[in-house]
Amino acid sequence: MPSHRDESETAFLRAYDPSAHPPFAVTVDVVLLTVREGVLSVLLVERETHPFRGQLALPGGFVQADEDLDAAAVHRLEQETGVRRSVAHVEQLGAFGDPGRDPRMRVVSVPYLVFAPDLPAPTAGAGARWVAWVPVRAVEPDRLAFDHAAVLAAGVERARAKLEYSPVATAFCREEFTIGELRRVYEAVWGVPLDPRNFHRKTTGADGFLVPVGRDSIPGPEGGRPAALYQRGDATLLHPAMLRPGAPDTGTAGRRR
Amino acid sequence: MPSHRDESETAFLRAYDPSAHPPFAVTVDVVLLTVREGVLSVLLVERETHPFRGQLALPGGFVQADEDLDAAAVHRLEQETGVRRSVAHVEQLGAFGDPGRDPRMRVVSVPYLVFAPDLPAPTAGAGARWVAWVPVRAVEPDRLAFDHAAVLAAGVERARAKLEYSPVATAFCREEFTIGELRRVYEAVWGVPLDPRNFHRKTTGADGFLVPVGRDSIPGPEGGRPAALYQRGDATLLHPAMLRPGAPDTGTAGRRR
DNA sequence: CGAATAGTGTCTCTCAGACAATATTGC
DNA sequence: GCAATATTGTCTGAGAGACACTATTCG
Repeated sequence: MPSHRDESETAFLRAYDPSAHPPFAVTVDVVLLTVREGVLSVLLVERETHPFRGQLALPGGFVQADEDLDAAAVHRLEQETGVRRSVAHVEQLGAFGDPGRDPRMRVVSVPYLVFAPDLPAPTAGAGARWVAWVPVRAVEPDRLAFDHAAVLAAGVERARAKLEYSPVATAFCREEFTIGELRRVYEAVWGVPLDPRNFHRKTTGADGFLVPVGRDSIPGPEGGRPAALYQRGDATLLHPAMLRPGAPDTGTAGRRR
Repeated sequence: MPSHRDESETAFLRAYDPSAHPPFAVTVDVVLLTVREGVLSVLLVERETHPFRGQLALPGGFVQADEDLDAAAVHRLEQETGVRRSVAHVEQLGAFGDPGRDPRMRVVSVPYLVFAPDLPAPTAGAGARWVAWVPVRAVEPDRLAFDHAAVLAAGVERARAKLEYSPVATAFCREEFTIGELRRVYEAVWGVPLDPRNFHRKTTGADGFLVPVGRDSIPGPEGGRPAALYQRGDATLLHPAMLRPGAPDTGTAGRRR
């Protein structure tokens, strides 16, 4: 904010009455998504106070008077879910402010979408209230508090779209991961099976998406050839993009024998 | 919001004190974009009150206590710019809420991005203050009030991305338009020249993007063959997408003689 | 006719999806 | 060997960009 205060402005500000505008409260909510056991899941908390006491809700809370929105979201994330911002992807999801979405008063919620790897102890909330990972497909929209069903739906839709043209899918993986693990992220978020061979070719071919570590993973309990390990590259946009199959498929791509 | 009020909740709400949370004000701002004479332009107003009196700003205003955010944005759009929502595309752009972005008090702004055709009299603002179309490239970021430079930048970037995968570019055109007019929209928003022949093939080939009217336009002042008229189709997603050229072009697509 | 715009067609290269085939590992 | 996963390669068709060519209008 540059320096363009003059005397009349100073006087104006001194006389300014904040109650001249309708009072709002502002909250941040966190849509924390992860992939556990091949299933896209969201972290939900049980509300311990009214309104919606006892119901499931997204973690979140009121923004303090001098608190930046992004900082407030990261704060809630770290305090209530135990996820460190450094391992996660965080982005603002929009603003939800229907009158009546909170029975207490007029509240505008600014939800944040977070992607995190499946961490060992993400349930270590400071709020001492019950938290749990719930598969997104198992969430009953009518049982969520406030308008959190709509917020969650917006977050999941955004996640599905983002995986197409940005490399954020790696945020669901640990620092080093295999192509197979990355593929299971895409399959879980999109809810469709993908051809491992084409997926391998596309991800390793996309500019700056993945950087080979040079080592191999140890095979899982079912055996199989060890896979090469990768880290995320420095690309911010995926080129070529990873297009979702099935969606708006016009016609006869490829052959079908 | 279903019926899960019980007695203790009713009591809780009756005793609730709204001043328990930091007081915020909420505004909606309108990033109204159009293409005039081949140039992407934004509608700006001159502020007639403090703060930032006399400086350029996006049109907007405080949200009333019982006003829906979307409705508030459409209201400001129609009142301050004279654009009817029916001819425009309106979408929420996010939330901007840095402490200090408004010197009066803590204000969270929810900007809305609007695409409208180049209307004959869009300057008929009810607020009686001076409004003008300014080419986006000619906007001096430091001269805008509040954080409106960042809001405008976010809006323009969103517009550029949306033209790729959604058919919203037609919102910049009148009800009936030619492929050439649509192409000039893409060229203005993206800031790059496009091959008219490839553009024609791609737009008419994209599923549900355009519906031919069956009539031809009258040629412009420079003559030329009359062009077929089209209306927007019912597609919500563009398939195949209209990819921006130049951006992350890896390598040698096509040949170069 | 020349300038300007509209529209069609052709060519080549990239990329997507369908699979075949091979490589490694655990059991 | 067999099951399971990883990786490479091959084929076909869709689609992008470069650009030749034709069509139609105005002056």
